[in-house]
Amino acid sequence: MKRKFYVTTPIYYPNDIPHVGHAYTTIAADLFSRWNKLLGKEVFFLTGTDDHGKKIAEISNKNGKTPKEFTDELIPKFKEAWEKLNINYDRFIRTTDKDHEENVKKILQKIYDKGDIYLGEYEGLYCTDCESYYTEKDLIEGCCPIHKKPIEKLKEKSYFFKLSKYQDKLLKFYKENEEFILPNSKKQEVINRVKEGLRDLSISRTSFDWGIPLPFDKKHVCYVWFDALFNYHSGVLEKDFWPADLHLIGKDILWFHVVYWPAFLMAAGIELPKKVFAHGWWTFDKEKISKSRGKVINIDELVSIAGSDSARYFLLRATAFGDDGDFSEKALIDRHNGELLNKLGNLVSRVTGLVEKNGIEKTENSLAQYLNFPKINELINNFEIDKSLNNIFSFIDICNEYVQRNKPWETKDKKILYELIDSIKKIAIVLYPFIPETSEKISQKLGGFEFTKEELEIDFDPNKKIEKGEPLFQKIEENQKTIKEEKPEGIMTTNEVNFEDWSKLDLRIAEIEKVEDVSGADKLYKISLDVGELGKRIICAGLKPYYKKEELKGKKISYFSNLKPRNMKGIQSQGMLLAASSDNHEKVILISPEGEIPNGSRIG
RNA sequence: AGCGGGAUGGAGCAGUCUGGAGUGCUCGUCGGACUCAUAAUCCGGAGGUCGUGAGGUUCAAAUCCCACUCCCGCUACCA
Repeated sequence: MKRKFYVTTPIYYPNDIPHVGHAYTTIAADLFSRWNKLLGKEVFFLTGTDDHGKKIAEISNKNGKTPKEFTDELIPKFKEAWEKLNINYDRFIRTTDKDHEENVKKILQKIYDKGDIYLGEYEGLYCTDCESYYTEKDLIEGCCPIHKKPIEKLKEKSYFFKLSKYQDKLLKFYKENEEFILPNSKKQEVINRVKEGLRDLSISRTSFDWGIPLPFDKKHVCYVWFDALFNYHSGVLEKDFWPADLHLIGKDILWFHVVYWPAFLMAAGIELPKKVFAHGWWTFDKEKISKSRGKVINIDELVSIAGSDSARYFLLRATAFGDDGDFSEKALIDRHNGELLNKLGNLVSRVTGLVEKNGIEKTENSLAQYLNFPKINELINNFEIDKSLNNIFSFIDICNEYVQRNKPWETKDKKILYELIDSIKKIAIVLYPFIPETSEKISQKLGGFEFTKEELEIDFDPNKKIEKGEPLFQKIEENQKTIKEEKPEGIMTTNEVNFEDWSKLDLRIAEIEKVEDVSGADKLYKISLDVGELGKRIICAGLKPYYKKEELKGKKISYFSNLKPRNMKGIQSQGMLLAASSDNHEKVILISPEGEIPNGSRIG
């Protein structure tokens, strides 16, 4: 019987088109899927979308569509993106799929019957205008972040999952399954937090209806994670792949996958997955990926820089899997030119060119010993993806050295060329899970071969026709860049900004009401603003070296109101004011309206 | 604040668990070789008090222990 391997990505939230973060998890899943196929295993690779939830309901509403219509329109964007990246998934699941809904209902009923789901009261912070709940974090000075109105505490009947009951069972499980939470560095973090205690989890809502209704109380819909997590189980109900070998996720959702998820499964009496691996985040030009600041790179942009394989290669090679990485166009181009083109592309070009002229003659490949397949396999299984690539590329270096040392262009030694061709074939096979397009191209140049572990052992057939053909990679010059260099203090860094993006910014005229020092900060002022219809706001600004408090008071300024709030020296800064500054930052002046206009007036 | 991670030639990393001359990789830089190859490739050089502590353990510390500084992440019903 064939050994099986089941790998998943999270189901993505289809409220916008996919970006590099989504791509990363999915590419990694594709790598593990293809690698295990190469090993001869029977593989199932599941990805998809989480169509349910309050946010989707709201966004759809805003766009004048039903949630189903809205998500139906976005899902193709995901599928197209995965196609562009050569993602070979076996199923694209949606939480609105019938089999998933049935599965979730069945399991809910089962856990309810068992007594692990009970009716209780959910007390939340509720804004009547939004008709929705917020968490403490969302609030701005105790007010709704959208309507700026005081929030009220509201109780609602809700079903709860007895998460608390599973605290010890989970800790025991972690102990017995050391590889369940990966990477290791994250494990202790989770364990410590679980030890601090688990609260029961509200898993239903009556305040909206876009979700799976609870089978034992139709007034409630199943809330977020319960529904979403079970996709992994629903996806292979008929397939005999459960339990999953590997859930690949971003580190932001680790908690849900290693606490809620196993607890749900325990309650439902279902076997637990083997491994959950949380990878790191990508920053973009050293800044956190953020839609509102234009710090996003979508899949079209990603692929347009240097092609799908280079994008895959870069993401898998640039950072240790699990660590955070920084994405920049320059870094991607450097890897593309330096590693894929100069090392691999050039090796293939020079060797196939020499073979076209001189031919090959079968002999034992003395280089083969330097391609350490067991080691590469071990590295991949240990999630050391960057090192596995490093290992493969050091073999490419060995091949280039071999050409250099033996000068086949002088000696016309057919045996040397055979060794090199056979080595290139092996390289293409092991690289296939990483950069499938390139491996296919190499296979074509060498007359075709399979990408399997067995093929790796088979000597190259010298009668096959070898063609140099087109180069594998095109050189990308600096000035060919598709995305422009970051401007130092710029808001948007993609080279063109849609009007839509611009209109996301809410810029207002505001009046400075009060200015205070911030203790422990030599540049910061705490500034209270009157923003007319938006009410009062507090911001922090580094104006101390440039303005005296008295000078600021009563001044009208330009204010960026919907910037995500952040804490500065313990004060939450709600937005930022606009100022112009000279190159060396010596001179900083505020941007103020040149005439009288009411506070809160829009700028744009 | 608590918990977790990090600080290594100009840049980015590995090495730390299991102590053994600052070892390695990529980029950059300087010099050379080659001219088959997409001006690609190959060889060699320069460059580091391994965050700080005239700390501790040890014959021996980047590695183990302690203290401190600075960065980053997480702190749950938000996918």
